[in-house]
Amino acid sequence: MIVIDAASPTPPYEQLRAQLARQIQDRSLAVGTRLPTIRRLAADLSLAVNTVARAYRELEEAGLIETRGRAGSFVSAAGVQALDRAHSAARDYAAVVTSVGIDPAEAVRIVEAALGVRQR
Amino acid sequence: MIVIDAASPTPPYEQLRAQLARQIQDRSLAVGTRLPTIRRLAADLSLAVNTVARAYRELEEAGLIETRGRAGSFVSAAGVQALDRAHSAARDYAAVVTSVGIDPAEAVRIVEAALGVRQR
DNA sequence: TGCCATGACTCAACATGTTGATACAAAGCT
DNA sequence: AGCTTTGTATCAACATGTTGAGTCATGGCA
Repeated sequence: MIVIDAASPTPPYEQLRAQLARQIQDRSLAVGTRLPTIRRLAADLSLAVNTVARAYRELEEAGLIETRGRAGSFVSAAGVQALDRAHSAARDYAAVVTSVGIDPAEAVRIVEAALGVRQR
Repeated sequence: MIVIDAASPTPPYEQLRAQLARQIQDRSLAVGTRLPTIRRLAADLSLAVNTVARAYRELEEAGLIETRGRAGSFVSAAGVQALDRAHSAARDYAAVVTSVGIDPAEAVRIVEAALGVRQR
């Protein structure tokens, strides 16, 4: 079940991406499952095709899904196990920074720096 | 030495904040050091007062500096040791996610979720 | 080969974030 | 008390990000 809150400050495409990523991570969407087409999902959620397409594109860049052209988009095997370990490591990191009293926003920026991600 | 790249996609206030945070973290700016006034720094860097003020405000929220009204802004003792441990933990996390091949942008979002930070 | 359902692309309207000029409030100093 | 220097708040102009409608390119299939 996916719900988009139009009143939320986080944009719809990101809400959708996050919810799909979560369902993949907790196996609600098993590896190999075919996702709905972007038009179908857009219609169901009353979103623009573009919005759903962007969520799918980002999931593909992250290695969570594969798009096989005409055949549709599928949950990829590669990313799922990696996600588990990343979540576990993230919990460890969160525990450290909260225990030393670092501001969460700053903690995120520190990780961005460590990963070499261009800051927001 | 602080340089602001006006052509960079990361906004000036964030560039400034990041560079000050780094100088505090590597002790170029020792605990107790008085920072330049926002007007002085704004003039030196050819920025608006507001831009420097925002960088200082965020550093204060993060616990890295203290502003003592009329007397100016100073590097705070509290945050610095915490920063060290956070940086160390962030390097650990970065090592894990890169070793399992997670996309850096996704790795950042996973940490945001673990920290309960509202996504971008 | 023609069909047609799939995701990718383009572009204008709109929403949000950022900056810079200006005015304000607080507080130490003489 | 008055002056001066500090950071703070307000607000309009501008830049960037997001959305939605429409069009295009691709490729499997009868």
